[in-house]
Amino acid sequence: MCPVRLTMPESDYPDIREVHLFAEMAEDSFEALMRGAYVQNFPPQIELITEGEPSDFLHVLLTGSVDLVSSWNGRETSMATVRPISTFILAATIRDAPYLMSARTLEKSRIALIPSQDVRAVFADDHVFARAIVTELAQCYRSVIKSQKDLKLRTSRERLANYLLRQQRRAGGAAGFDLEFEKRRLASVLGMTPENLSRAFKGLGAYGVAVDGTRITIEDQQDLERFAKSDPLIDDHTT
Amino acid sequence: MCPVRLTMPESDYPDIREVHLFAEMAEDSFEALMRGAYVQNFPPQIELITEGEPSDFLHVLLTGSVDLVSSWNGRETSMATVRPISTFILAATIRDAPYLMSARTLEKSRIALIPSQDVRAVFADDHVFARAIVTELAQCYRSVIKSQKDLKLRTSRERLANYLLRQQRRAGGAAGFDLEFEKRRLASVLGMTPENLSRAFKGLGAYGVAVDGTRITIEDQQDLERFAKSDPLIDDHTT
DNA sequence: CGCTATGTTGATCCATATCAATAAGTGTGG
DNA sequence: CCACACTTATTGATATGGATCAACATAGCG
Repeated sequence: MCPVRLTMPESDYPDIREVHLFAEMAEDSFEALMRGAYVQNFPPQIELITEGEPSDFLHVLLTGSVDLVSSWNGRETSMATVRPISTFILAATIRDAPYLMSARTLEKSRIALIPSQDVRAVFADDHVFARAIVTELAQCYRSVIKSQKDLKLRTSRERLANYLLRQQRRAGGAAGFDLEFEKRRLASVLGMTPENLSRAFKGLGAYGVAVDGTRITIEDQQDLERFAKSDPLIDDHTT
Repeated sequence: MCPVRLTMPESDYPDIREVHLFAEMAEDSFEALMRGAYVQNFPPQIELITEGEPSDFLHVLLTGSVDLVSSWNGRETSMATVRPISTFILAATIRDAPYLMSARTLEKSRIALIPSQDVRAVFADDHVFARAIVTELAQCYRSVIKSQKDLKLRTSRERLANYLLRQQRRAGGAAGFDLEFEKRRLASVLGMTPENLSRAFKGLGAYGVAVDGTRITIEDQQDLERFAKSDPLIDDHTT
């Protein structure tokens, strides 16, 4: 039940260094961060953090995947999915404020926990790290704004079409590719019900989208693109 | 037509200093920022910045008000309203990336423009300023997340009820208060049509909300609160 | 004082949610 | 390896929130 807790083995250092946030910082500030850090292995479906609780650690997902969800009045929605290697809940850590989302492992996951106070201390000391944090936060902010535009300006079918095109790119650009997670959660991420997602998929059949389980094939790229009207100011999640 | 452009008069310094972002920084880095800055006066309904364009200046709204809107495929939505004294489009400035939203004056507005490169230069030089930027960005990020939760987890009537309670607080907490902007735009901010907003107001009549033009009176505070189910993790925009 | 933009109301349509039933996987223990 | 339970996906029927269209009222504003 209880996950194993151990101090960070040095073998993990290179992986963590790959994360933008830590890539450029001075070696000794990096090690200062690592000294206080832990690594834990979690089974699937474990609630790592709970909405509303105070934030003590910056989390770095090393392997596995984590779902960020929010709820209100008995309803729940998936806000984002974290994939390795990246950090999550940086903003709460920085502001020393309660989490706005809960985090739950989807698969068996390996996660590094860096005490928030260490992050803040090294931040004050290392310009390069400070700059990296600013860049990261600005990026996160812009990501949510894009997602908000997606929600407010598009119908669910349009959101799905654009999601498929984004996912296709990420998967390498071939006509056929796999959905990265189950439809149930995809529906929640896109802000709709599973039933509605099923129907949206069927509706996109008219534009050459074929679905077989988690396997998607885009039979007429142009037609789907004409329908989706992708916009870098909404769909490009790299800037 | 063309607004008057002048270098920043020193009389504006104290106002700008009031903004969190600039409040704590060293005097000489503050002045370094101000030296390159301009102040402009704009008439109402002027498009200050346009979605998709590169960002060259950090904007500080001194007086007036500014609407941030996004559009796609002929549709448009209001993302936020900026009120004095605060900055906007910080994230785009930091990332040196295109604006995700357009900005349009609502009233006659006085706006300071600080060259983005100066912001980045002073950032590298002044720890305190760097910390302030991080705090500000984290706050902006959390604000959008809250707004996203509001959108995904609540019906339009629930969003309106909670908006009214927030606005009531900001106005001082009395039962009667005024809407801060026209209903047309309020509808857009809340993610609905003007017609639907009208009906949502009528629907809230059952919970003791009386509307007369822009004047709102909450006749039964408890009843509305029971309906609204406000949640600090969505509705408290101070943390 | 009229003009134009904004707000309201009603009728209708459409997108999406909900409820219900079934089918198809997926994993578990015997 | 199969049988069982359990979750997920699909499909249909229906309800409802919200959008759209149209008419009218109203309020600012030149």
